[in-house]
Amino acid sequence: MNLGPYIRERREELRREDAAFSLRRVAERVGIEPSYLSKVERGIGSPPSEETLTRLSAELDVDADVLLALAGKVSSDLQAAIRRRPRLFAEAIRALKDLPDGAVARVVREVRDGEW
Amino acid sequence: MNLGPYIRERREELRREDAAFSLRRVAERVGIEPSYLSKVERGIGSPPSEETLTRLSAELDVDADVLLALAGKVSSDLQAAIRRRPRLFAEAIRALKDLPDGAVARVVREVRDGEW
DNA sequence: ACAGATGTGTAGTGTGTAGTACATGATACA
DNA sequence: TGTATCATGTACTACACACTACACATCTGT
Repeated sequence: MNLGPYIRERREELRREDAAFSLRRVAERVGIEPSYLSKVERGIGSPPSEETLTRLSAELDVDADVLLALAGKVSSDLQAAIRRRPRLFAEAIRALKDLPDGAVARVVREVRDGEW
Repeated sequence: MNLGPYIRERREELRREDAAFSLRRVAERVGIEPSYLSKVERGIGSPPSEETLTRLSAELDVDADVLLALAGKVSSDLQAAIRRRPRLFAEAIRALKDLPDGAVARVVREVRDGEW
């Protein structure tokens, strides 16, 4: 799924139940120009900045990390965590990256409620 | 440690044993202008791109992820791994980010030779 | 019917990135 | 004492990013 269609579909879904989710009104609440949101939804030009995407994700009630990923970005707090201990986190991510979803989820659970 | 001094110190260390590690010669092998490397080593202007930093790390025999981190960047292959499964990896990294080094290292080892 | 709202087209803006080009001044060394 | 190599200063550039401004045509609700 691409960023533009994903946003458009989500917005139109919300709009079916609430007219406040027109492109113009959403753009206004997010703090960008309607013409810009229109282009974003059609995938024209460069995707919004992290800040704008984060506000948009809150407005549309979708996961910010997913929206950022669709825009080809990674949340700056995750980047900061990696930069803080680059060797360690690079190793960890490369170790996890080819595991199936279930295995990664299990690691997360074990870390969370295990004794580390 | 900042990027510039880190590079400079490493290069001068190598240079004590091999005159081929002058700023000019290194710049030439890496494929950038000497004046630019000079500025990088003094922390002036924007840090090099990921590609340039990677070549520099190979030339100076230092960890590329560390060099990128000092430049405020994260390797694009790590970013791609996160973007591929954003919810999962965001969760994993946020779960690991406050653990002490030893605990993270242990997770890596367990993942690596455990049955996942 | 028409006032207001809606989505889109075109053009332009400021800022950052990742450098190059070339001149200048310092050092080494033979 | 040159001359070859060294580091640095100044100026400039091409391009991408993340938008804004505003006019325009279309649609909707009463």
